[in-house]
Amino acid sequence: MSSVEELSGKKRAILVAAEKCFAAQSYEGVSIRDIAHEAGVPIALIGYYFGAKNELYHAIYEHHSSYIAERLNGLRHARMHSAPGTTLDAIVAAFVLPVLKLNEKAEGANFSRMVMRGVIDQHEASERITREYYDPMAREFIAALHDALPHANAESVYWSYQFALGALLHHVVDTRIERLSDGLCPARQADLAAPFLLRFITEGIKAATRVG
Amino acid sequence: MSSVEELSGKKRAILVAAEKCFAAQSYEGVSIRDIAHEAGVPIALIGYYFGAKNELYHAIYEHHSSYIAERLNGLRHARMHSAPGTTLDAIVAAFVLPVLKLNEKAEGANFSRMVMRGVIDQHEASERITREYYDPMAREFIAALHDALPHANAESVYWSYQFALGALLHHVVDTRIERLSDGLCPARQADLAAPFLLRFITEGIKAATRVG
DNA sequence: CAATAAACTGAACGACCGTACAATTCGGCA
DNA sequence: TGCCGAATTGTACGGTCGTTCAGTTTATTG
Repeated sequence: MSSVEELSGKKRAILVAAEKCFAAQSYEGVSIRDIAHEAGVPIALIGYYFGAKNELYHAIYEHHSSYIAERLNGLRHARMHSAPGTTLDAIVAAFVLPVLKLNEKAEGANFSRMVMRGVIDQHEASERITREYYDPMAREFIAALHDALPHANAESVYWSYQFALGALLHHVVDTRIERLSDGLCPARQADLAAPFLLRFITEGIKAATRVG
Repeated sequence: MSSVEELSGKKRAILVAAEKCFAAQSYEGVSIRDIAHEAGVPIALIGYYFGAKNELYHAIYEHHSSYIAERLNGLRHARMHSAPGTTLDAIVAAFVLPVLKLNEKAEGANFSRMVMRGVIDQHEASERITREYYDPMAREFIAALHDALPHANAESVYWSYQFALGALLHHVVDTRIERLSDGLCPARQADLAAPFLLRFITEGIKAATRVG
């Protein structure tokens, strides 16, 4: 018997293939047959392991839920155990760096794309997933910002969070910059973009929370 | 006869309905029948006016192309005719404000969602549209940033552009902030979010271009 | 070895998809 | 009024979709 973590070969192949397909195209644009072909398994095996299509989709999020929890813990750690005066930097780093690191692996980049789709799509299904998995992290990050910036009014903190998330998510998802910069800015190398993104977000937040 | 701009009632209804549908769900997730139902016209009328499904999709971009051209002109104007020392602010304003203004109307918000999908989807079709309509604007904006920040190295300018676009696009597309802030931050009121977003992006760019 | 459960598979079902087309209605002009 | 092209529509075609299920193979245990 394999646990939830150690999936049998074919079951894992299906999950990875589904991730790849759902990252490249929309939920409706991907067919069970596409996934089966990508995974090299017969069509019916997908239903056998995961049930309906939307259950397979949900299973991908479940497969990454431990990573999400880790990220939340890192955020809490940064919030409490950072040297005074560097709390904001620590919070932003805890928010940004795990995502960049995950994005270096193809599997992580695929998942980021799926998350982005979840934000855009106005299904009940997509919204429910986003609410379930990401609202808690959003609230935690916003609360941390509030603490780190006690002089800022609430409105500016909420906006700052949204802008920061946008910069991060878009960076992870949009690879056009590699083309636009003629290869100068490789989209998938975390250590190259990280210092720029950290500075951008940190100073952006400081400036925005100075407005209100 | 009606010009391209003044569409007959039913043809315009189809275009608006298609925009709404393609904003809420993915290209493949929207059926011709959905659009026909939303527009209140028989199914076959869509093919009569617009041809194949992907031609209808393309027609929506064409319908907004004049707005895109206007935005590019505003960017050029800001680049050349701004008071010394305020060039960066003028550029960012020309990049951000037209989008926020368009987003106030439901039709504009729908279109923004479609643009976001185009960025994510890895179709040849989606990429071609993004390349055709938005790459020119991206290059112009990046060039403008280069001029306004002569001391910055090229790498940091490209990254800054990507982060700025991310903050803007995400703000326009993600309405979760309204829920997370318990209504304190209404997602669709340009004048409320604008000052925060302008400061966030401007200072973010300044900070990021100071890194390299 | 036999037997029983788990893993796996091919084929087929009904539903829905985009599209095409013949038939019909409409609006202006002779 | 009659006519003609544009506008409009109901219908049906071939194809793909997600899902099901009976049947086969494989692994495990007594």
